[in-house]
Amino acid sequence: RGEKKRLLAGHSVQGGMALPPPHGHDGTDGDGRKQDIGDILHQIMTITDQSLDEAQAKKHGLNCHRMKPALFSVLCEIKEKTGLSIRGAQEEDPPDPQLMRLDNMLLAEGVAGPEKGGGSAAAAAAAAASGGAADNSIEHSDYRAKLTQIRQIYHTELEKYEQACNEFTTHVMNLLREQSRTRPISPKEIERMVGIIHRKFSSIQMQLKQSTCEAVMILRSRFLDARRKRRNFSKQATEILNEYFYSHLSNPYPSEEAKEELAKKCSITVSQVSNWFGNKRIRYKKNIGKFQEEANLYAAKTAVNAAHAAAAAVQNSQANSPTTPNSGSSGSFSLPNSGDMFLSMQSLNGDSYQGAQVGANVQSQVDTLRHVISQTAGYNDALGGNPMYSQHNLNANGGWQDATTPSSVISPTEGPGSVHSDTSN
DNA sequence: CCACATGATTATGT
DNA sequence: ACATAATCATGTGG
Repeated sequence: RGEKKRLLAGHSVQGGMALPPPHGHDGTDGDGRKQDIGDILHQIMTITDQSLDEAQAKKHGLNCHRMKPALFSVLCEIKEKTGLSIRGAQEEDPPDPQLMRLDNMLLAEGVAGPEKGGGSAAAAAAAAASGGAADNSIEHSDYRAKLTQIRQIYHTELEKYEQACNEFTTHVMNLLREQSRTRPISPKEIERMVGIIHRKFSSIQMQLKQSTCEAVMILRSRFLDARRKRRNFSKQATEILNEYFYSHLSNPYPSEEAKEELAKKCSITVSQVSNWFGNKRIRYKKNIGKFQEEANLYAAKTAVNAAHAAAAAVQNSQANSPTTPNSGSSGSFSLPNSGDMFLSMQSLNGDSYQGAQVGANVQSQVDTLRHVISQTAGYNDALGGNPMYSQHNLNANGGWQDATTPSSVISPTEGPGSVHSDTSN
């Protein structure tokens, strides 16, 4: 800003200053020239003390000086000879990679991009949009609000700079045009000047962008830190997830839809479901023994649930109403599931290292289930064909749990499976 | 306070 | 794009 003022002041002054040179001293001695320069500098420094009118009058006087045309032509000539050093090379500097990076990042963070959601209302809109999932949307909206704030500041500043740049540019151009009456100035020079100004301003802009990026990064890290402060899922959620996991033990890779459903049931996000399954798979595989009890428990649980569902189905079918047998509360995975669950039970029983443990308790459940299901009209086929396929999948395929230590290595540290045979529960 | 459980992130491979 | 494995950082029960 100070620069601008100085140049502004120079505007009214420079016209007059350009002329003093015709000062007799063709100093071959450097000292004299130095002295001259000192004088000129002094004049420049003090010129602002003069009033504007005074300066204008002086300028006008100089402009009307009878020698002016002659001097002007001389200046032109000199400049013609020496001024070629403007170096036309100029090399269009390739877009600064760092600037590109900053721009990209700002764009990616939604700071520079199109303004989605109107300024202050953005936070409210974000909060309202996520609606149902009030879980993380609080932190999220906080993040959004902060981001919006940053974006607002950024845009305001950017606009200010832009405006200042334009203002300054036009000002300088006016100045140069004005000066071109007293000294030769080619359009190219003006162009160059404008280029210089723009570069200066864009470097300032870059600083703005950089600090904005910094702010976003800090905000982001804080947000991520906040997200890292995890909260354990609810008991019910883990219950549901575990049920799904152990009932699809042969292939515990829920489809996108399944994930969505699980997410809905557990009041968590799909990616949280994915995280959970990722963690679960790896941790299960890493130490199957440790999960045996859990596996038995959930296997039995689903067995019971399925048995109930199947029983209900039987009753329904006997009552001659073929409605869906899905009782829904926690079992929830419809028909294909009971099949899969059954398969996983088979596989569990088939595993040598723990078959004994699972033993009669679960087996009885399986038997019950099998019996009940066998009475159920439509399901027999589906179940009848599959077990082999499942076994194959599990043991030979090596798909997801064969890669681990062979079953013999693991010592069953667990006590008797805590499976209760209470079919009513 | 410690050890373990657990959700999330990162690095790497496919 | 997804899976895995390793790792981080916190939550939790003893």
